[in-house]
Amino acid sequence: MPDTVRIETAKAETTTFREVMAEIIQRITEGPWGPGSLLPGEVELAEEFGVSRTTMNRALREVSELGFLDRKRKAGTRVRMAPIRQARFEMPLVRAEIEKTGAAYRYQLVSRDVILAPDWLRERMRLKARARVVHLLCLHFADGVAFQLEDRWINAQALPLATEQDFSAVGPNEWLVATVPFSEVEISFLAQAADAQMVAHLGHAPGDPVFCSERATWWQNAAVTLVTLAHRRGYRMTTRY
Amino acid sequence: MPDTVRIETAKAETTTFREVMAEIIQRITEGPWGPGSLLPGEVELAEEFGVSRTTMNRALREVSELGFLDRKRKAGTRVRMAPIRQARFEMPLVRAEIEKTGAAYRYQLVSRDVILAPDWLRERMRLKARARVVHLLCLHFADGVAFQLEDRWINAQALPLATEQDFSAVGPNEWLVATVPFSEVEISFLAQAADAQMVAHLGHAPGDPVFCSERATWWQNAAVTLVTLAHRRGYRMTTRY
DNA sequence: ATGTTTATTATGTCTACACATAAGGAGTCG
DNA sequence: CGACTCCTTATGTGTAGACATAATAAACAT
Repeated sequence: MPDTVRIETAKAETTTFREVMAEIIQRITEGPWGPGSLLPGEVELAEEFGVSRTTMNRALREVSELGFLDRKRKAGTRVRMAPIRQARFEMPLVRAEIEKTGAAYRYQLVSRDVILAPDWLRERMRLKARARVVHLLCLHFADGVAFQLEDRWINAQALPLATEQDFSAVGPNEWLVATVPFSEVEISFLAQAADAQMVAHLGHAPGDPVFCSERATWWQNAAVTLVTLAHRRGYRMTTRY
Repeated sequence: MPDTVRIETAKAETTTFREVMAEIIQRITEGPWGPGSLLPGEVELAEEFGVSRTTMNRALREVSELGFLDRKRKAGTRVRMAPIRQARFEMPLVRAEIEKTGAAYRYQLVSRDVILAPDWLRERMRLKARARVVHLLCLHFADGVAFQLEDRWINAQALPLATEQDFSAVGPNEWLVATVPFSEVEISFLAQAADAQMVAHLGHAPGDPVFCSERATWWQNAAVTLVTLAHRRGYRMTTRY
């Protein structure tokens, strides 16, 4: 026999941790491992699947990060009673969100002021008295139709550069992302009644329900920026899993 | 010298991947690795930190899962331009959400009907003609005050048990969680104008903006349940990181 | 019975090593 | 110049083995 025979070992059939994950999820969702049941130990499973314990550990860990499993030392691995308790939302830049749908993106600066922070803002951003802020109103269009109204406040003390920047060409979002280092963020979603600005720019009727997201950004305990994004009528923020 | 001296090796100083992660994040947020910069390779970093490449890989992988880094084969590891593009929301059961604030939880069934699915619902849940559904209206109270209105539809064909269940004592949410296996889920957030139900039960004025979350649940390609949760005035869904 | 220590055990993580794979870049050829 | 191949390189993932740690269960003492 020629020694080429040894090449038979092609398609090495190495079971990857992803395959193991898939099989585990299968067994949980459609198979024998119902909610609350206790899984065999890692060693036993590793043996059954023909993988090393390292790999099995990784698979189980990732499945548990998906929210399916609950793992405790000594106690073992258990299928969670309540399926998944977390929702992940991708929050791309508006530009990316619009361009992904195939629509043309356009940005427009509506107004720009450098003023003393009003009281409510001082409290919200924990600014000191007489703090100056840059106030911007911007519009984001998808194929010429207003898609999102951006109402942004920037702490001038924390970011003096912002007072010199005119945001007519490049949106504050993209500018900030390129300028400010990573920071602490607080995001909220809420429903608001359409105010004058939204009526004027987004085409709502006064008092219409508007889906808004608010984002406050901090860096080293100093507020950097606070922005409210008002979305067009009927906007939904959706995620699937 | 007594041989107890050897015990000096206590506190073995093993650098864990968590410590490495912390240091990496530090260098990104406050240190030399600004947005867009390219990190040294795993091997080099591993050497610098005095850990194995496996550990360094894990650290880098997890930091990148947090949204800080972008990793590509051959291209290397790069600091993301846009800090964090995803928001994670914990979505506990209402009961847990209310009890966490220290308030007393109370559940009340408002109405319960078994009917033919209306057209919009048939389309939304992809039910066939003449499909029967259970329609529930439920209220969740925090300290006696209406907190959330639950408008739920259950596919009677996929879940015949639901037609026999009277949901006067236990909420459909908790019942479903205990009954239905893990499933595919689609969650949306949206702003709605208060309708008659919300006015009657949540104390909104007609047309008020209401923050709603809608959740559609599937199991093996069959719709199980569709629920809309309307929140009380001023409700915000918030996350921080 | 109750509180405390001790042993056991399943998961958590580290190491060293090897091979797989994607993708940038150089070189080649038309 | 463009399209192709091939090489190189950084990350991706697998293995075996060892020790760490948390948490239960058993043994013990009060």
